[in-house]
Amino acid sequence: MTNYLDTLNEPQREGVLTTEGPVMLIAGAGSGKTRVLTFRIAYLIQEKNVDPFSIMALTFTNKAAKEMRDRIEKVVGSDARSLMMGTFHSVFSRILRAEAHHIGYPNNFTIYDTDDVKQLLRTIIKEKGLDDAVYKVNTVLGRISSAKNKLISADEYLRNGELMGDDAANMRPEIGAIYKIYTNRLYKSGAMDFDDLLFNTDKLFKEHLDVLNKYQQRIQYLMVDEFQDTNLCQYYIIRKLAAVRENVCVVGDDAQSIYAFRGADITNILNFERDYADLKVIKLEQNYRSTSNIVQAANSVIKRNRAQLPKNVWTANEEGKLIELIKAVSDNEEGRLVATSIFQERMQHQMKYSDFAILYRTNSQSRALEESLRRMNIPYRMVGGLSFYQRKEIKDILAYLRFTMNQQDEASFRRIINLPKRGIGDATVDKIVVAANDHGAPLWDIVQNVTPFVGGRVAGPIDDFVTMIKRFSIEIERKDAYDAAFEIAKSSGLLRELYEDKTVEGLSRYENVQELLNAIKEFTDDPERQDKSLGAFLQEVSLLTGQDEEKDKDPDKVTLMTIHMAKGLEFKYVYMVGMEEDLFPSQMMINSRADLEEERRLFYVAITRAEKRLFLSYALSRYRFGRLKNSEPSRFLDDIDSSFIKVSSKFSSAIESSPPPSQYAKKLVSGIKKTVTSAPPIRPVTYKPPADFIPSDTGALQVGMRVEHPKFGFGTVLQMDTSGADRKAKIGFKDIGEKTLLLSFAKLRIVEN
DNA sequence: GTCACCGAGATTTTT
DNA sequence: TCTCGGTGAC
Repeated sequence: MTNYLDTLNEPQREGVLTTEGPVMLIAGAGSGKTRVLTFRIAYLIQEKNVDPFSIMALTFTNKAAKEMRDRIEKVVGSDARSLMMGTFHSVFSRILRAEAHHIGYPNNFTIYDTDDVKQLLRTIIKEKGLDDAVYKVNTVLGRISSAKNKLISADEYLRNGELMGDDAANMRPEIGAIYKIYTNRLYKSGAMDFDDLLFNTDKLFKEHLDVLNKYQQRIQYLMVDEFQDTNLCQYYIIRKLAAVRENVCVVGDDAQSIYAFRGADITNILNFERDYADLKVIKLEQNYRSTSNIVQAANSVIKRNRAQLPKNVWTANEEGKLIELIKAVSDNEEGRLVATSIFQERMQHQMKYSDFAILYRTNSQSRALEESLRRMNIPYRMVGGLSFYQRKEIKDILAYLRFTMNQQDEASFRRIINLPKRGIGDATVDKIVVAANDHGAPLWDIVQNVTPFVGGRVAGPIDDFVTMIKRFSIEIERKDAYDAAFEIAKSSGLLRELYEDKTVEGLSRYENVQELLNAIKEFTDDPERQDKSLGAFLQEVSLLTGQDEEKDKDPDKVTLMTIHMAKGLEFKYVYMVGMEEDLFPSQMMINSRADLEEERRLFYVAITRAEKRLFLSYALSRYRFGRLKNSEPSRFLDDIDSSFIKVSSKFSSAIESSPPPSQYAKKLVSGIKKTVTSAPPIRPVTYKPPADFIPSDTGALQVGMRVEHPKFGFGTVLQMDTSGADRKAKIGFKDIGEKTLLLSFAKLRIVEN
C-alpha cells in the first residue's frame, strides 16, 4: 500500500503526508495534483484509519469528481463510496436537502436552471412595467448573480450605496428592487438557483450554529480542488467548515484561473495565506505531462501576465517537436487542414483518434470542424454544447415531475399548465400568479380554488389539471421514481403527443423521452444508491451538464470542446483553433487588463493540455453571425517565444495571394524560425486572381465542374481520385494545361452555373 | 386562445 | 445561421 508513495516526488509526497493542519498546494499544470489528492485521501483512509464518511472533497465539475472517486476506489475499494465528495453545488445541495427547513425552505426544494431563472426575471421585469431593452435579462441576472457570489443579499444590495449608485449611473436603478422580488419569488416557489445552493448553505451555517457544528464535527478532513476558481461565498463556507479542526487542504494554480466571470476570485489564494498563519504552502513545479517545448512555450506566454504567484514550472521530459502554426484562408479550410493533419499524424505515428483533441474558444466554432471531420470519416465526439437535459421535450417532462414534487414551483407551473394544450393562455396564467402574489397566498392554493380569479371558461380545465396533479402526487408516494415518471409521462398526454408526431424531429423527441425514462430506470436500479426517490433524481439531474452523458460505445474518437471544458484533461495531440483577434482573445475581454490576463490564462490552459504535439491555427476569414468576416491572427501568437514554434508546412499556398497579411501575420512569418523547407517557387503565370477570391468548399467537387484557381486561373474538373488518403482532382486549366491537385491543399473556387 | 409569420439579436466561458 | 419573443389574423 505504501509503495505508491515511492512513485511520488518530494513535494508531492509532502502533500500527501501533511494531513494535519492547513495546507495549500500550488500546483503547476501537469504536476500531478490529482494524484496527490487521490493518494492523500487513500492515505488518510488506509494509514490513518480515518472514516471515509468524515472526509469531504470538493471539485468544480462532475467529471473531476467522478474521476477522483474512480481513482480512489482503485486504491481503497468500496470505502470510496462513503466519501462526501462531489462538486460544490452537488455536495451543498445534498446538505440543503437535509437541512433546508431550518431556513424556511422545503427540503424537496426545486433547483432552477438558467432558463427558468431568465424566464422568471423576464416576468418580473414585465410585471414591474420596466423596459426590457434597458433591463436586459442577462444584465440583471449578472448583477444578481455576482452579488450572491459576494454574499450580498437583496436587502443588503438595496442598502449598498456603491451597487445602487452603479445601477443609477447605468440608468438601471431598479435592479436592487428586482433582486428583492426575484428572491421572494424563488422563496415562494420553493426554488433555488445555482448561486442559492452556495448562498443558502452559507446562510444556513451562519444562522444555525448547531447545524454548522454538526458538519464541523463530522468533517475531519476537507479538501478543495481548483481552489483558484472559488468565489467568496465558497471560500466562506470552506473556512466555516474547517474552523474547528483546520485540517483543510486546498489545491490550485493561479495561472489556470479562468472563471472570474463567474465570480471566481484569485485573491482567495492570498487571503488563505493571511487567514491561516500556520499555513503550509507546497509548490508542485515539475511537469510530467508535456514536452519541454510545450512547457517552455506555456511559460513564455504566462510570463506576460502581471498578476501571478511566482513559480517555476519545469520538466524533465524530452524536448519534443516544435509547436506548429497552421494558417488558413477560411474557417472551412482551417477545418480541412486540421482534419487532414489529424489523419496524417494518426497514420504516421499509429495514434488513436482518442489521442487527439480540438479546442476552441466558443462553441459556435465547432460547426466547420465537424463538417471537415465528417467529410474525412474521422469519428469525433463533442463535449458540451446544449445538454440533453436542456432539450424542450425533456424539460417538459421534468417540469411535470418537478411540479408533482413541489406545487409551489412557478416556473414549472407556467411550463406545463397548458401543455398539452388545454385552452389556458398566458392571460389566465398571469392572473393566477398575480393573485397569488397580491394575496400573499401559495400558488397552489389559488390554483386549487381558481374560480374567483379567472374567466369561467377556463376554470374547468384547471380543475382537471389540479385533479391530475393530485393523482400524480399520490402515485409518487406509492411507486418508485421510474414507475411514477412513466405514469406521469403517459397520463399527462405528453408521451402520446410526441408519439403521434411522425416527423423526423418528432421521432427523435420521442426517443429522447424514452432515453430520459431509461436514465431514471438506471437511477432506480443502481444498487449502490441509497436514495432512489424521484426527488433525489431531480436534484441530481438539475446539476448535470452536457459533459456528463458519455456512455459511448466507441470511445476511440477525436474530442471537440471549449478550452474551459478541457481544463484538467490532457491529450497527446492538441489542436487549438481560431487563434484570431476578437475571437481569442474574445472581443468582450480586450477592454481591461484583468480581462485580457484571464484570456491569456485561458490560452495557457489550452497549451498545457498537450502532451506531445501542439498545433495552433487561425483563419483569415470566418463566418460569424452568418456573415463572412475577415480576421487577424491573435496577439497571443506573439506571446509565444518564437524559438518554440514554427509555421506549419501544411499552410495553404493561397495565403500569398490573399489580402495583405496583418501586422501580426507579418511579424510571425518574419520572426519565426523557419525549419520547414520552403515551398517550391511557383512559376510565373499571367493570370491575376480577383482581389476578393474566396475558395469554395471542395467537398462536393465533381467531374465537369468549372473552377477557378488563384494561380492557375479557370479550368474544368476532368477526373476525381478519391481512392487514396488525399482526394485529388485532375483539372484542365485554360492557360497552363492539365494539373492534378490535392484537394486538401488546393484553393479552388467553384464557378457558378 | 392559438397559430403562423416576422424580425431581432446572439456567440464567452459553467454549476 | 438559429432561436426566441412579439404581433396580428382568425
